[in-house]
Amino acid sequence: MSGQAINNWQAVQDEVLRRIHRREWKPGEPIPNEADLAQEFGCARATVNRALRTLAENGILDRRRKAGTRVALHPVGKATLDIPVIRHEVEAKGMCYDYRLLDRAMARPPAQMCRQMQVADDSDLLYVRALHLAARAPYVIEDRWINHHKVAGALDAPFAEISANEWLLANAPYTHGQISFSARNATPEEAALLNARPNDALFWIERTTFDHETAITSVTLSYAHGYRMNTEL
Amino acid sequence: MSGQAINNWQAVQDEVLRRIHRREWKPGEPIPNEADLAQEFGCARATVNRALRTLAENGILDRRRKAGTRVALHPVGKATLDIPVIRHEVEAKGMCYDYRLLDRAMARPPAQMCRQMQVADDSDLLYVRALHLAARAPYVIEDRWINHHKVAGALDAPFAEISANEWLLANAPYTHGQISFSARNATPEEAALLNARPNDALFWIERTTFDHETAITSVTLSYAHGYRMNTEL
DNA sequence: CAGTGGTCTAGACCACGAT
DNA sequence: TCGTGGTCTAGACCACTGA
Repeated sequence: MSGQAINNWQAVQDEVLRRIHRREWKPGEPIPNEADLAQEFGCARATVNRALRTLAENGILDRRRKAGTRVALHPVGKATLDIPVIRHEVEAKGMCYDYRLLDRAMARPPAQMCRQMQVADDSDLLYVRALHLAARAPYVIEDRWINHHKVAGALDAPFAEISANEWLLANAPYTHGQISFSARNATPEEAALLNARPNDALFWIERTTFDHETAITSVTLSYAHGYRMNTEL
Repeated sequence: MSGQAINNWQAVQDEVLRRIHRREWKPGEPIPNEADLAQEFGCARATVNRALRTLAENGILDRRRKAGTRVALHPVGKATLDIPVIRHEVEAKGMCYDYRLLDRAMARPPAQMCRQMQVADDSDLLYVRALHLAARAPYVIEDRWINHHKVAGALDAPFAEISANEWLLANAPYTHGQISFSARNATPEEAALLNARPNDALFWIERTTFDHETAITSVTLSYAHGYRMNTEL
């Protein structure tokens, strides 16, 4: 009679989405419970669970024990951003990657950075500044503080040849992190490095990663004027 | 002897992460297969599968049939951004939300917009421009084209009272979308609306949502100078 | 209290893909 | 080819939470 059997979790998901889309199930309304749906679709409850749980993770459904499952009132869009190694990002675009170390020093970080990294404000940290290039053009400035007390080998790492960005990802596992995106006007120095005009709008990423409670590293990335970060929704 | 039993998927996940973290399993190296781990942990293979599958979705592991499971060489950070209704975003910060419709018209979109929305370039679309305010201060400019042929009721929607942002999320379900983030210098007009200086760097979001193959709406959001978009990693 | 989702189990079959 | 992960099933117990 009708189409294919609904006996795998993706088919269940598609059917649920279809009903939401056709307004058979409207935003805010409850949908049948897992057991009933399983019976209707002729599959196991675990299969329905997998489908509905995934939809809930994507913000399409609201699920609560005892209260049941409802269609989300405002389907919160979830955009998943991949934060790759910069070299891979460039190479994935088919461009030639290059890298130049600009600065490396032990220094006392500014007070705001100490707060962000939750380290004492009277100790030196390892500071690294570098320029990443794509197709011989400036791509992004990496400006980084590293808590070398927590990262074995950081003081000996060959940052002249491999970016801290890449070295740390392979050598300093983190448990969690915080990231923020914003826009900043280029300083004269940044403009010079990035082949931009002073005051050009730059896409700006700040990222701090932690190993349990202690910060490993904090980095700011200033992308060249015109950079766009894309993803699916 | 040792700690707690490892008989739920989160415990398995924690144990796996612990081993990766302690370098018992190093980046690029294979780890035991699901059956062996299940036996070692004393739980079902499905439990191990759930744990490892979740870690793979987070970019911590690489899994391939037959090849087995390996610790990811470069743990690709996955930042999940919530894209909420602007009103909710403002209210969640404890600020008073306000909204002002600036413009509403039928007009022919620019060629670039037609390409982006994949509509014929000789037809009018509904254009809406509005300002969102937080704590009485300008927050973001919403600049939107709506494919009213595909959104029932769009022409009659009360955009003077409810933002297109919010109305569409509740009334126009989408199947997928595309989003990009960048930085732009404020035009004089934007600067005036956002209480900024001309040329100030603005955080800029472009988003186009689709219903299957046809575009529903395309919006650009120009956030006030200093806006930061934050998330966990 | 009782209904719902959350999870675990033991077993099974299958699709993919490295060798 | 055949080992590995991907998935389904039927049943069970549990945790949370609304009424």
